[in-house]
Amino acid sequence: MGRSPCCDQDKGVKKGPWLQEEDDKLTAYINENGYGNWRSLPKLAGLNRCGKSCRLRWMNYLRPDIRRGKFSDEEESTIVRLHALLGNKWSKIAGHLPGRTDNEIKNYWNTHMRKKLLQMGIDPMTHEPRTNDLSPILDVSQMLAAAINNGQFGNNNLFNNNTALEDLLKLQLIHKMLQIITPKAIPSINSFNTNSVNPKPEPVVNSFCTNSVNPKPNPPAGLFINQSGNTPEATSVTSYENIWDVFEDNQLPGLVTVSQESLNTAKPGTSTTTKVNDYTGDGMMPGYYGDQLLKIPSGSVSVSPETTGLNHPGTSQHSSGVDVLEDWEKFLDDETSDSCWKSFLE
DNA sequence: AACAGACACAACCGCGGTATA
DNA sequence: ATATACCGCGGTTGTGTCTGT
Repeated sequence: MGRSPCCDQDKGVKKGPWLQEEDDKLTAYINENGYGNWRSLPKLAGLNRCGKSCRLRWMNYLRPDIRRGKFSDEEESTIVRLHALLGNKWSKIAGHLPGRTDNEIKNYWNTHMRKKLLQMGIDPMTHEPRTNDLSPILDVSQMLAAAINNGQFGNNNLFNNNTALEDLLKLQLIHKMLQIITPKAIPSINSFNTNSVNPKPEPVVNSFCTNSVNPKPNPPAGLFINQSGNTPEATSVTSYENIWDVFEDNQLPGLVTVSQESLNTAKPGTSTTTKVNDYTGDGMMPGYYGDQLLKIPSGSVSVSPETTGLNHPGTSQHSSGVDVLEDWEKFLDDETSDSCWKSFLE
């Protein structure tokens, strides 16, 4: 089906800003005849414009009930409230603001209110406080992943004062620190382990790796750990062995760590923290919902850097937060004289 | 005064949904 | 059932104006 744009058929129709004369013609015609068929209207009104353009001009500018001028505080708060509720449904929002057009509200939002909310530390899309603007950290994180993937460590160009193994370990440490600082944004990187005995071909920092063999598009770091709070999908499994069967055939999109405190993800009464893989890449992962082990949306859990407890093929142990901090201090002490790492850390 | 960049807003474009022949 | 026409929406672009250098 589909249809060609209405204006393509009307060759030579005028575009761009409307002249007063055109406005007058359109207004006069509509006042006398009303509007119904926009396609035939321009011809009848003596305008060299396409019907769509006439409609837009009338609806957004010439209509007599249009209220122009600055938005009041009350209007602003209405827009914010409705936007939080409806999203970018400008026409629906406009429906609650008599005299205001969807286009006007959209423009006002994009030029004024978006900025205002950002300045207030509020995310204009989610309407939630932007407590964790992590883009700089994510940049570093992605840089680390790229460096590793491209082999830009060791004797290569990025950190050329050290051996490959030394640099790899240092990169791993930096990433762990980032993970501790910003657990929700930085996925675990067990696969950095150089001595992994992992039987699965676990990809490197898969959620943001740049040249992964994973055929699925890689989401940006932290993206699959959203806060959707969806209810768990009822794909029931009975044991951890079954979980890995469920996910077996899928590529690893990334690694998440589920803390015991997380919503319904740790078996009640257990004291261990469970580490699982989000094998499917659809944001689902194994976890407890009540007493039942289910395939649940990763968005309903928080992520913790601590990883002790359950061992499973596909997961591996790495050091605790305390160990990382100790290593970090040592690293800082050691590296203060290393100009390459020093400048990187800065 | 001249220029560049930022900003605000009007207008356009393309698409999806619906009505109609 | 299908093709076409139209309307309305949301995203994007173009252009005039303002502001700083």
